[in-house]
Amino acid sequence: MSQQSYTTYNKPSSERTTSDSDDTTERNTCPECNGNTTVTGGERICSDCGLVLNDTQIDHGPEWRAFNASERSKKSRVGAPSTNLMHDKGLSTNIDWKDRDARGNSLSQKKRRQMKRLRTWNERLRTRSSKERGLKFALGEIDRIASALGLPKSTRETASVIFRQAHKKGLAQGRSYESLASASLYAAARQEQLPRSLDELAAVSRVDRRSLQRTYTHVTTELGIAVPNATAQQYLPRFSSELELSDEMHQQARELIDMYYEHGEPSGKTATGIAAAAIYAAGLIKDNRIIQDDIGDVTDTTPVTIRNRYPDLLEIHAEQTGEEVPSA
DNA sequence: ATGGTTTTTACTGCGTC
DNA sequence: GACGCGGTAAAAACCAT
Repeated sequence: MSQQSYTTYNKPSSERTTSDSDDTTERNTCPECNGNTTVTGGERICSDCGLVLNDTQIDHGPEWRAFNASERSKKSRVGAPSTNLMHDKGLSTNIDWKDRDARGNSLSQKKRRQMKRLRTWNERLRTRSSKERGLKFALGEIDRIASALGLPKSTRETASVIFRQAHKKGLAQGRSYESLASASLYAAARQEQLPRSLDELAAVSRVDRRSLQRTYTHVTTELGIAVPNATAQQYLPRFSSELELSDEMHQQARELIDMYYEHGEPSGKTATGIAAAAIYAAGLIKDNRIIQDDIGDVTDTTPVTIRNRYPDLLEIHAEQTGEEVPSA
């Protein structure tokens, strides 16, 4: 269980100290409003305006994690970071075998000879680096989906690493690169504590939820990378930001979630649902209601789920603080 | 496949503005 | 009347066995 995400915030931010040993909480100022920003669960958010500054933390450290010893040795390097997002500088190209131009007309003798030469070379390049071909497509796909989901570059790097490993192990067999790429990104996002739900992935990927999950489990078991389940804590910063919650609300929701998890690992309850309910419950506590429908929209859950979950949160809250919260 | 758990869908009535 | 919400039944989805 990850201990990192359990930092509790019961003091105003001005009293919090920043120490180097605490890597989950560091401070900076927000470019928008000059307020304090905190990094929680991997996302930097401004406590004043709620702005999420995903990309500020890129390159502060190694942009990927080592999954095992060999990976660790590979990641050490000298010089500028090489990007895993590029592979062949765009050399892999397809040249059709038909001697036709784009309009379907036949080509002249000269052009034909030219094309033949091109094909030959292209084919040599291609077959020599057949692996790279799939890579190009997959990396492009990772990039596309990642930006659609607002995931930072570091996550794409991680996803690329995962994909490369999976690819090397031959896990692409019987699976589309599409799903392999999506699954890699899904794993990377979770690993970096910036989880996106399977639904969110499936919405922008061309892969349906089911095969996405199947590929994901396949990849992670084969690669032996155990990615812990996403927790509500990890979803919360993003949801708070999208709902433009005040810092007070955000902290309250976080406390509720922390308490909830301390009470015991919830079995089967979805992390997004818990986060959604925590936001709603925080609204009740702080007398600042957020309507269930709105929460449901951004959290990808339903008001019903929120309704089912939030009484638990309030109950635990009452237990811990002795404060009863008016339900309505 | 099966059964238990959770979420979703769809519909209800109630209070409030 | 529209809205937010609680409640519920039934269906769907999920997961472990």
